[in-house]
Amino acid sequence: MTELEKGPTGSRRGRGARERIISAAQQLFREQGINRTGMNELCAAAEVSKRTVYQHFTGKDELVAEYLRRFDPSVLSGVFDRTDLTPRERLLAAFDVPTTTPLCPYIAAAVELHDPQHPASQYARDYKKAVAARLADTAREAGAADPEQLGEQLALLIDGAAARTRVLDADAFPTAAAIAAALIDNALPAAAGHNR
Amino acid sequence: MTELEKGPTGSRRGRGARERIISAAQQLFREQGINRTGMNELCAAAEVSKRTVYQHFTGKDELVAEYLRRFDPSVLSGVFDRTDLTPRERLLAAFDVPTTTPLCPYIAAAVELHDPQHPASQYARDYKKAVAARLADTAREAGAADPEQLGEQLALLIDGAAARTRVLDADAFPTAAAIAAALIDNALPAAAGHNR
DNA sequence: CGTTAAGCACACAGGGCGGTGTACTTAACA
DNA sequence: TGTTAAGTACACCGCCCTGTGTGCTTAACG
Repeated sequence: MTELEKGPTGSRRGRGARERIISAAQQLFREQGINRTGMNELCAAAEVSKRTVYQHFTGKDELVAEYLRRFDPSVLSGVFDRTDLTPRERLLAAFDVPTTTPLCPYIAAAVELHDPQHPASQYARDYKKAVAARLADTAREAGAADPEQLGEQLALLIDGAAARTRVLDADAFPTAAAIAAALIDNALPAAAGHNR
Repeated sequence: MTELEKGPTGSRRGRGARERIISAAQQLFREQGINRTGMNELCAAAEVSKRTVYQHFTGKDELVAEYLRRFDPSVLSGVFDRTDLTPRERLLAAFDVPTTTPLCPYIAAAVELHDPQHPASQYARDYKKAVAARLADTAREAGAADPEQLGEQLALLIDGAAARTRVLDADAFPTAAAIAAALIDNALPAAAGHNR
């Protein structure tokens, strides 16, 4: 990503408190949820004084938004840029998620915050749309008849697998991948050369 | 507005407090979420004194569990028993949800509580499995080749539509229904003309 | 060096939360 | 009519939460 923006201060000074804060937020918000993670606990994990946190962020809400903004999902960045895969394989690779992943943090944030106006909720929407768009791009590249529709469908499958995995406490991504394969085969011209 | 934090409106409401509590829980937990609904607020909405609530329920956790248990999803329970529809139509009717529905409360509860051991989380799991099972039954009735698989797939689609609707604030069920139709057509013996 | 700002320690405010204690009132029914 | 169970009023507890105020330390850099 961009290593230019290091925050509002953009300073070369300091001992890196901001980064420690964000990385602690990544871990705790993800593992315990946003509402169940207190600022005191977060400060302790980041090895940062509470005062410092509130000098970098106006409040927890801003930190939450930054947490989502900085969350770099291996899915999006890792999968779509793999040139060693065919477009079709890239679409399917989006369903190969490590089982450690508890739940898409964007869904979790939208549910926990429960406020569509919250900056983090808005960012979650943007992100979901971006993923669907990238899926649509790849679908177009693969030669799908209706790439937008296929992208939206695959995005829905990913979200369904994430939600279901969370509720059932059992990996639902294989099921989603199976559906995805069927949809892709339906959408691509049958004569297309892909290994089956 | 300012008087919201008070209990009954002076005039005694008499018996039947328990039902009022549960129905207030249905509304508030669903509209605002579980964590954002305080017991004081709930008492005010139910027009019940706080003491009464804690004579009926040992704590908020038990009330939450009862809330899920009593949640009667008009959609699903109504759909599976409709004898005027063919099995295939019943499977598709599960995706005709009123847009008023904000989010499947079982997913919301699992995310908000964030504890797989919580009674409500366990019930959410049971419910999700039961829905998948009923979908599988109907799929079998419709003559699907692998009913269990189709049931699980359709259940995943429903959850995906619910989650995505919540995050994007836009109805995703039509997309899910389209996928469902494709899956069903793939799974059923092609000879059937979609009628009986 | 000295200056500057990043960071620290820590108490505390203010409020909401879930939950209780206690004494009281009333509806329902035998 | 008397008894009893259901409901009430409301102050109160302890806890944890986000967020501040204040004075101090220390690293970076000219």
